[in-house]
Amino acid sequence: MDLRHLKYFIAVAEEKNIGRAAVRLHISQPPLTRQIQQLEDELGVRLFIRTPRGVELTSTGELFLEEARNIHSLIEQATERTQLAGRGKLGRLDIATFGSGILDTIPKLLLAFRKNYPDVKVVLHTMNKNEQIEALLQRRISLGFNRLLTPTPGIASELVTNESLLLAINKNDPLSKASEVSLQSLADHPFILFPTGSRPSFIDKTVGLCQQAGFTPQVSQEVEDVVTAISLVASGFGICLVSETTSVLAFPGVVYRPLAHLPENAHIDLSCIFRADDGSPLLAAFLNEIRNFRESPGKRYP
Amino acid sequence: MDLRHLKYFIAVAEEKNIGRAAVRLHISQPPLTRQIQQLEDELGVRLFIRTPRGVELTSTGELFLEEARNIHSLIEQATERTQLAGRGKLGRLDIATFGSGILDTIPKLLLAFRKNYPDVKVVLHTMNKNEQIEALLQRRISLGFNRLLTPTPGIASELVTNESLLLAINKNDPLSKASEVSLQSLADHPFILFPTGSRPSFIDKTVGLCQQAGFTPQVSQEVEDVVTAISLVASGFGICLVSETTSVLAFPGVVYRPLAHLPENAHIDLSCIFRADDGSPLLAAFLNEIRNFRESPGKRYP
DNA sequence: GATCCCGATACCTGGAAAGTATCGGGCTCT
DNA sequence: AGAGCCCGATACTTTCCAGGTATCGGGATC
Repeated sequence: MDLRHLKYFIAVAEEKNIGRAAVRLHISQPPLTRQIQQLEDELGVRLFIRTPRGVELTSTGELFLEEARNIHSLIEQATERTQLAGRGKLGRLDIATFGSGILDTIPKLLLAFRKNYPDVKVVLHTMNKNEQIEALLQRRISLGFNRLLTPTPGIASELVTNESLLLAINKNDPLSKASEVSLQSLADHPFILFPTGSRPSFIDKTVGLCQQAGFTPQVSQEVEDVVTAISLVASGFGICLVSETTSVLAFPGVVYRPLAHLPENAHIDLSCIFRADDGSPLLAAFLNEIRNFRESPGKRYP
Repeated sequence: MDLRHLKYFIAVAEEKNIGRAAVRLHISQPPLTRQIQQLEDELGVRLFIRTPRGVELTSTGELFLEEARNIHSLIEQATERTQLAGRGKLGRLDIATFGSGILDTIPKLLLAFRKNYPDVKVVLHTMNKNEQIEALLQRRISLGFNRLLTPTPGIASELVTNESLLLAINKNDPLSKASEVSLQSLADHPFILFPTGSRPSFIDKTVGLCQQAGFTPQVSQEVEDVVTAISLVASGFGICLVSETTSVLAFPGVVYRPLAHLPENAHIDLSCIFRADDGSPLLAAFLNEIRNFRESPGKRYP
């Protein structure tokens, strides 16, 4: 049996007339007659009764018509769904995030993606950098968000944002009165460092910047994530450097101040990583969304 | 798209290797490669990633594989169901009966049919002769059971059974003591006649036989159906002639006696009627069952 | 770096589907 | 009643596409 048979059969059943059905199918009458005969032979069943005015379905034919329509619509649906999936419009995308990245940028990005690709199910996982790379290679996830990447074979990356650093400081500290603060003036302040876990991390970035400014920071505390760090700042345990988006954490007692004489490398990237050989249209669609976001984050995602 | 595409696609997806899939499909590798390319082109979607070791499904391909399997099994089911229906093994058969016919023969017949055709849904309707013919012509039923048929254009018939007549008589009547009873001896007994309704009916048969025997029967009562008639016999209202199978109605006070010197026409047929042009395999199957029943009612349906 | 494996490509062949022409049977309308 | 018409079936031809053979080319393996 052939899909042609089904298509032809449905047309004849609907027109109740082989000639008219042939016109509708843009073929001539004889081949249509033959195809119908063939279908009947193959099934070993009479589907039509030939009358002087045309043809009429037998009861068996009625049954087969239902089945044929069913199959036909299923094929159309399958085609459409597959094409949607091929354009990245349908499916499932597993994405990993780390702790603080989730604060502001990533939710906005996910929201925008969902708006454009409503039938893609995005599943979020929380993983640190090493876990993300392992999960990528094992194909458990398709994309991970992270910072401070080191090149890894088979893994490609793309910048999402590159943010300036801010100083998070307790509002009772005299330095908090200034509109901006130089790194040097923090030499005698205790630092809260984060995140513990896989290296290189933001800890190394902070320490590196201080050393570049001529001092080694006093370490008050090392904590796992940025939220804990800010809560310690609120309690007066010390200060810390954070990315711009962290300032959405409006803890009482904490103020954020820009750094004066900002060195070139006083920025922190937010990037995403993915398998270099991943040709999935879903990933491509998501990366495209990231590029849009990077180029006009304010305009498109207010 | 073509069913071939689906079959080939499924084979390749399962073998993960075009060459091996080609062997399994009993074709050579190049046409298979081309068919897969064609399918991809038509859908506008990459279904496989070509690797040095063979091919691998893309995520889009995985989706399409599910759909393809789905469609494939649906087609197989449709074919099978249609063929069943074509052999009269599946579908719905609307059958009409009249009152007393339902007593014994028809239930046995239906039981036997259901055993051989378990997936045919038999729907019973109660109709008199004229209602049956109207319903047949309107295609509301496919078959009707009846007696004493008159030829009708477009309606064919087939004999089911031809039963002798019995006398139903109250056991207090002296005639009930004899092992058989002649019609003539009933000349002064009151008769219960049935069924009222469309003619010719069993009433005419009874009256005709009496006149043939040389008398006109005294009519005690006309009733609608045989069950009422027998209950009146039990109450001593009179006697009546009934078909053999009616003797399953074992009312207290009623005995059944054969007629002595039985004339040739002291039989009553049970026939079925159907549209002469009805080529339905369901009807054919049922008629066949009737023929089997008629030839060996005792052996096959004890 | 030689070999092997696997998919892709080029070209040819055969068979099936579509086209043209025509038949034949049954209904309709004068 | 008979001519004409409608519709499906059949005979024959043409066209197109699936499938076959031979071969290429690229990546992996030893």
